[in-house]
Amino acid sequence: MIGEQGVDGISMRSLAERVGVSRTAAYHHFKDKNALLCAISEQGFQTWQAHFAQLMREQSGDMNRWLKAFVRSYMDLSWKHPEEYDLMFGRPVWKNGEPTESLKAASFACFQDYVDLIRSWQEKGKLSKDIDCLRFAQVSWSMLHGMSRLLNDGIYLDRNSIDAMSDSAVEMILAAATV
Amino acid sequence: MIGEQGVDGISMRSLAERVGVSRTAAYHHFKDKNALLCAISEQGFQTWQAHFAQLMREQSGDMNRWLKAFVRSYMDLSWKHPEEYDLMFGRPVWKNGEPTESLKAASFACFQDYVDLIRSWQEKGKLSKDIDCLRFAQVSWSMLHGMSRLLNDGIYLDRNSIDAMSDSAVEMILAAATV
DNA sequence: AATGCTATTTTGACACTGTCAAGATAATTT
DNA sequence: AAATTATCTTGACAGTGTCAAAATAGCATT
Repeated sequence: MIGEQGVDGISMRSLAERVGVSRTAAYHHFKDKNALLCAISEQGFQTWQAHFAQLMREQSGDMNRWLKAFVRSYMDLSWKHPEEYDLMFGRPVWKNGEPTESLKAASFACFQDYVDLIRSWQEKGKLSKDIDCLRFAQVSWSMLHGMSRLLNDGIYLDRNSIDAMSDSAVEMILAAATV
Repeated sequence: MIGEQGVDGISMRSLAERVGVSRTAAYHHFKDKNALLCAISEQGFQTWQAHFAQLMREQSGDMNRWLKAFVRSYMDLSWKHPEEYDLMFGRPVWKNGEPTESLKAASFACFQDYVDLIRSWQEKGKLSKDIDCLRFAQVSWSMLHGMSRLLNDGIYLDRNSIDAMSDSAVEMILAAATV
């Protein structure tokens, strides 16, 4: 339903009807609508983590190649599953209704993997010693997040420039990595 | 009201009551709620454009200094006016209810100024000739947007690291600029 | 097997929301 | 002064999330 109608187009009642159950049945399994959305969002993060874990296994040797693959993969996923991405990183879950502890943990684990990978590169000397890995991770991830959001929400960017933008993004990250 | 309760906490009825007018009075000035939000969002973009126009007048000579000031200013504004920022770049306006043509124009003008400035630097030889200015603008702006969003929505980033992150962001942009 | 307990579901209800249609009022033009 | 237009108001409708209480189902223990 999220894929079809988006996060906002989903209501407890329509969802219940789809399942073939009463309006308030879900309230015995989830505290409120937000808790349910958090749970789905959490699943999304776990999927992403698994996805990028495999990407890491495949080609984590070459930093340049991995980063390129990562960026492409990130943009590809967020573009092909815009509603899911919107749920995972969207405001309804994170700001309006306070995010579940469990969601916070899942999403942070996802990000932590990224930081750890960067840190391992630094230890191997592929990344300049002067760089603060956490900041580097935050800024580069922000870049991908910003691109995904502007793209999905239809601000400034358009789909035709995804590839070119991804390349520019990789260039910018690598330029900063090898200072 | 947006600053107090956020975009989502605002309703046509509560707004009308605040103004001291009937529930549906606004519907003779705006097509629907989205059109009203678009209008406010548009004002926000005009304010931003004016703000950054002044920043440009003050110190557009030195690219490095300007970029640093721009990033600081961007992060400062988005952090101190999170609800306004959320309205301007938020999903409700851009995705759910189609954005007004006039809003699209105002926001794009804002971005265009940024692209033009970058292009002027390239012409002055301060930016590498190999760089595609549009891509450069898109990616760097995305970075700021992503940081603002992750910060305001409370994902990954926390307020204490704004300055450090801003510095890292500037470094990354400059590293790519002088390749 | 029967009883008691708990988990689950349902119905009813409440206070909201955005927005349309029709009528009432005010302002402006002829 | 009359007519036209702009603005506002009230009533209404379908929809929302969610709480309280009643009803059902499933399971464990005596």
